[in-house]
Amino acid sequence: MAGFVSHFTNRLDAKGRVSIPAPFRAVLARDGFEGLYAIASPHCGAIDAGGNELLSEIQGRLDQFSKLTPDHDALAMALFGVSETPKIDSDGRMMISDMVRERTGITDQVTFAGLGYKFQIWQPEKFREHRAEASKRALALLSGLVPGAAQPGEPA
Amino acid sequence: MAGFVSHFTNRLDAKGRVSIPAPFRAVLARDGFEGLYAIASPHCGAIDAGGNELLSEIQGRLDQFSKLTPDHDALAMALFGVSETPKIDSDGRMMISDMVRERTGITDQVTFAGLGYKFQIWQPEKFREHRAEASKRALALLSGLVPGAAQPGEPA
DNA sequence: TGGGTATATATGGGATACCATGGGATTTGA
DNA sequence: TCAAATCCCATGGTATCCCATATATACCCA
Repeated sequence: MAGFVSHFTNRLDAKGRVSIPAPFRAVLARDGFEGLYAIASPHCGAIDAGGNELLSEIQGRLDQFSKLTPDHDALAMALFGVSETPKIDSDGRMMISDMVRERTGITDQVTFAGLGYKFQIWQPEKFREHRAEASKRALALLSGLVPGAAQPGEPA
Repeated sequence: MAGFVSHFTNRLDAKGRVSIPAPFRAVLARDGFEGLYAIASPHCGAIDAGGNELLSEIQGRLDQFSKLTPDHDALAMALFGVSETPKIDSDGRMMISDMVRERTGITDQVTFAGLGYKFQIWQPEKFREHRAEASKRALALLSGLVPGAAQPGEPA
């Protein structure tokens, strides 16, 4: 399965609602998640969002530290402190919270970008900049030019 | 397993639809993929399209990086950001999106070119130019004139 | 062998369903 | 009690479904 693919830009209405792209809703439904899990990305000015697949990925990170340790608590607090679970209304829309607004700079438009197992929520202009940057970086990664980057295996 | 072979040129109708060549549809059906996976080719002004076989090749590159890391995010955005999953209607047609139009220069005709495990979507004129170039290169390779490409071997 | 018919494919177009979006009405919560 | 969130319905635009037709290919039978 392809998961979340492609990107879409939708308008924010006067009440702070925005339609989640229908293809993304279909992926969430298939994943069997009620609503949405959203967490501020640690790397960039975007919000990571998704269903069970994203949630279990994050949970897996936490599980690398045994519970009852300060490390575990600190990480849990850092992760879940910037998380929320927006509701999806009957028309497939979600509310953009103040936390999301602050992290992303979103005002009147929202870009949804598919990353396979999750998608990201961006302010459209920042998305364009970030994607241009990501493309350059991807080129380097795929050519195996970046040291410390796992095992490229075979170049394209 | 022949995969996608030969090439076909079909007309784009007023609604932006084009028939996927029947032989290609047969390959997709055998592959068991719902719809189609399409990604802008990094090398040339064409779109790579296919089913599970193409998708898993892309997925394989991503799997070299662990999720939730900046590298993975950047690569996912670069790859999936220029991807889409067009639907195939009951008559075997797909829509040509704006993204595909911009990348390829397609206006009223579409050339589908089989490349075995995937096929490409071209603007007919550009396809002819590209193929002429590819033929020269192939000839050189087969003649053993290019160092580093010793044994052609004849793949399926 | 030749003619005629059946099947498949590409393509066009009307009708329908879906989707993003706006706004009123009702509920919730502090 | 007021503001905010949720539900519900309306609408315009677009994609999808479904049927019709033309053309080419395969098939059959005399």
